[in-house]
Formats: sequence, C-alpha cells, structure tokens
Amino acid sequence: MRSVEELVERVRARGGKVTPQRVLIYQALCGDTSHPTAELLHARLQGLLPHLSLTTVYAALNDLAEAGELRRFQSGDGQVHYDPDTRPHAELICVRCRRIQDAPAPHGQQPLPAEVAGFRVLARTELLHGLCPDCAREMAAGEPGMEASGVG
Amino acid sequence: MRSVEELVERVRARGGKVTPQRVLIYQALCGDTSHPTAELLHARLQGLLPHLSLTTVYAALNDLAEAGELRRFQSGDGQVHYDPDTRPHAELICVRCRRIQDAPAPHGQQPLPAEVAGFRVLARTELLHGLCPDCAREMAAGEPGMEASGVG
DNA sequence: TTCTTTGCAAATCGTTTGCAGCATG
DNA sequence: CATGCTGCAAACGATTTGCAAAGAA
Repeated sequence: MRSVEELVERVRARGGKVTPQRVLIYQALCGDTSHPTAELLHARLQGLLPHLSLTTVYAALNDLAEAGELRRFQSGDGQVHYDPDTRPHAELICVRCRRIQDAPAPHGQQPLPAEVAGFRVLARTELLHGLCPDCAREMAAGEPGMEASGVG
Repeated sequence: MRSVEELVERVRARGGKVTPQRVLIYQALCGDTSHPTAELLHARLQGLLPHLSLTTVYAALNDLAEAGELRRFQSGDGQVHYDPDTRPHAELICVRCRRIQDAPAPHGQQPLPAEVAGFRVLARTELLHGLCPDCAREMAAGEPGMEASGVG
C-alpha cells in the first residue's frame, strides 16, 4: 500500500509539482479502502478545502493512474473508481448496494467460486490491460501512434 | 458460446417478445468476438436495418445481460462492451489500440503474467460481482430494496 | 522565471428515459 | 387484445477541455 510520503516523493521524481491540494487528495485516497470515485473524494474534502475543484481531483488522480501509482477501474456503475493498492487482487462488488471491497485471498480459480469472504459471487470479470503484439511492435519501432492513455 | 436459436428460445421462455430487430441484433452479437459496443453493433446493422434505433439495440442487449445471457463490462474506455461468451475467461485489452480479445488459456495466477497470447500484460483488474452479506440477508428477508441492475 | 497546476464554465458523449404507436404471443 | 417492443427526441451525468490566474521548483 502506498504511503502519502512515498507518493509525494515519486511525483516529484517524475517532475510533477506537489501542491497542497494534491497532498490532501493523496491523503484522502490512501486512507480509504472503499475504492472511492473522484466525486466522492471531492465531497469528502469539502470540509477541509471548500474551494477545491472537482477538476483538480480528476487531474491529480489521473496523473497518478497514468504513472502507475494507483489503479483505475469501472465497476459497472458508470463511474471510475480509484484504488491506492496496486498489488494484484480482486474486487468484491455488491450488485445491490454497489459497495466495493478488496478480496482478501488469492483468486482466479477457473470454476467461479460460489462465495468469497461472505460474498455470494454471481459473475466474474477479468481484464488484462496491456499491449497487443502489433502495438508493442509499433511502439518499439519508435512510432508515437495513438497514445496509451493509462490503463483502465 | 450462445447460438442465436438458443438465445431466441431462452428469451421466449422468459416471456420476452422476439422481434425481427432483436433476432438481427442477436445474430450480429453472436457472430462477433470483438466484444462490440451497442453503438458498433448499431452501426454494423445500418446496412440491413437503416431505421434501427440505437435505443433498441441498448434495450435488447441490456435485457439479455440482465437475464444473464451475455456479459457486460467496461474496459476503461468509457464504453460498455458486450460479450456473448458467458463462460469464465479473461479479456485482453490493448491500451494503445483499444482492441479486445478473449484470453485463450485459464488465468488468475497470483503473480501477474508477463505475457499472455503475445500480449504484454501491464495490469490486471479482477471484478467479482455478487451480493454482500448484508444485501444477501435483506434480499432473503423478502425486502425489495435497491434493485440489482444486472451485473456489470 | 518557467512551466505545471488550479479552477471556473462550458462542452462532450455514451447511455438512459418518456412517451406514443406498433407488433408479438 | 394485452403487454412488451420500437424509436424519436430530450434528459442525464460523469468526465474532459479551454483558458486565464496562481503557485511550485
């Protein structure tokens, strides 16, 4: 799991500027295992920074995601969720209350597990983001091509 | 893999009405391993049914998805993709050209595989959709609650 | 001082909805 | 003949963008 200090250091190393807004956004994200959306983080930070713009939250999170410092995914509710935990793990998504939590144990067995951590599992979606052979070749050839906007 | 006849039969059994539009939509989907979006299928059917509405395509696909006859997922490009193959398998998504294909072999190993079917894998997202303990209990108690709109 | 970040407002765009008419079962 | 489907237009809503001012390095 990322710590705020670690994130700040990495962003600086990458040449990014660390503003007070970003520090607070990093804090809010790192202390949150609920896989929040940008809107949720923004709302949660309103008490501390009433003038913080939603645009700024999106920019901060997307920068991190593109740098590979956090994971971005869509659970199917039409919103983008951010996860500060970059280690491989599954997400448990309740189709009724829409809450998301990390799956505690290793997964990926072939037959769909009937139950995981008390969750009754109904469906699994496994997405592997990467480069197809063609695109890998073209990127190796130095061709800029269509820019790969993050991973997810 | 679903056949068109199988789908038609299941929809009828479920009490749904099978219109010529839906048959063509099912055909277009079942003969497509590219995990098309509703818009793509709609565009592809324009030659056969110039007056087919995009709304109709969405309705047909979402009905099937809610009945569990096909899979719905968002690859991260902001669009909803439909997969007629309901068997558990991973999707290979190129972050550069955005193309999607099915992973041929079983996956879910804990360490991220460096390469799958020629794809250089950069990140994995595994989503388990289901019912959390609270919601499972409340549904068992007969409480209608928030309706679980499909799975993905 | 330079170049990124901020933040407002407006645009974007995939998807959903309201509703009247039609067709399936 | 009743209910679900079609399709148009309009609504919706999360995310992005343009641009001028502010601030980090």
